[in-house]
Amino acid sequence: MAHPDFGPVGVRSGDNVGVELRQIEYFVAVAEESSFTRAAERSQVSQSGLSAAIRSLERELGSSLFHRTTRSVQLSRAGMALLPKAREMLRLATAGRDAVAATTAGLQGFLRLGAEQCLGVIDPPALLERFKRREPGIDIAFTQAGSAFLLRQLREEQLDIAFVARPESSRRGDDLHWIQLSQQGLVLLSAR
Amino acid sequence: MAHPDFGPVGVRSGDNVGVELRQIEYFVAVAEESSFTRAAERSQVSQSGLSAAIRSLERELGSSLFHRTTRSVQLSRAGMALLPKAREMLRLATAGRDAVAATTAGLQGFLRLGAEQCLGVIDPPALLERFKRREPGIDIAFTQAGSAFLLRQLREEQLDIAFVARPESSRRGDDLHWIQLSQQGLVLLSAR
DNA sequence: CTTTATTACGGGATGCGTAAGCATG
DNA sequence: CATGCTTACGCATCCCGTAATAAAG
Repeated sequence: MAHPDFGPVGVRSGDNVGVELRQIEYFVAVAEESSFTRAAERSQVSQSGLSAAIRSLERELGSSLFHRTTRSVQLSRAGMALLPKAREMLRLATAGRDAVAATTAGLQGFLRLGAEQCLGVIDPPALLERFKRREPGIDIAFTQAGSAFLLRQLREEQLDIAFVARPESSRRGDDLHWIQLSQQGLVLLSAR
Repeated sequence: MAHPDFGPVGVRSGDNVGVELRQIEYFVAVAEESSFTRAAERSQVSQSGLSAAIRSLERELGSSLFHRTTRSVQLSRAGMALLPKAREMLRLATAGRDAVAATTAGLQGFLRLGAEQCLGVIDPPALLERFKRREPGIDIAFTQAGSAFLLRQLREEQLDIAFVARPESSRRGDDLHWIQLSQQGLVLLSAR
């Protein structure tokens, strides 16, 4: 006889869980995008992985969170009930992370950072936000400019570090430290 | 040159996680018990498992949460900063679960339940609390009594279900449905 | 010497991605 | 048909428990 699973018999009270933050994040993504596909790419997982995660969350909570019509997705009443708590949990997670980061003495200092404008490899705003959260003790001065200008600033010690495109012509030896982050071709677009 | 890992360059913002609720629950347990040992038994995991979980949380957050002296454990400043957020997250987790449970029409009905007093296998208060949270539509009448009495009540349809100890002597065929939850020996203690 | 936290290690579970299935507009 | 959610399956990773190790009272 199949019967609902209320967990191990005699499990002690106080165990809230089974539900995990990753599932909550996926859930919020689907709720906000109204789409498993878009939520999956936002959350950097495959569609199937996200589907499985949502399904396991629904199993855990014992009720469907979305009404699926293979063509559109909308919150069920249970999902609507959960959404505000879910958002709050994610907010608290980052708040907790920030609170911890704030207490750690961490690195202290000042960093003058430059970046080329057209680099596809990095995403300066996101990177800065991440860095600032992780190392709140570091003050950053950020300059966006062309590679040539940034290189000159580096040599004059007006900058400490910079993301630049390095053409062949700059390969002569110099006293700068390089780390190659990516290698890719360029496409020249011109009027005919 | 080793350098701190700020994640993939250009990762999108909005990825809070890596930290999971299970770790948060363990963290709160250790903080409240001021002891890995007691926290482990409260959370139903081994000491080593809990130790590893806390360590991974600390790695994730990039700072120690406790000052350990192999003889006592106390919160670090980072831990004190995290604790209130952690408690709030757990509170929200159960609140979310309850909110979902409240929306589900769920089962509706009345259940007369009995339980033997001395069963080590189940923990009636915790079990009832769990069940009530999952199925708020079910009203329960709970009777605690000896197995013989409970069996008589079942046969007279004064009870719907009961947890009892089943001695050999009761193995004669009857119309009750049995599910064996555990099998274990008895120890008879007596005065010499 | 005892208690308590950490490390080592093996097994089981679970999350994830690829690919196929299927329903809906 | 085409789009988009689900299922099947294989693989990697991670979590956990047992047992041995280390440190502090």
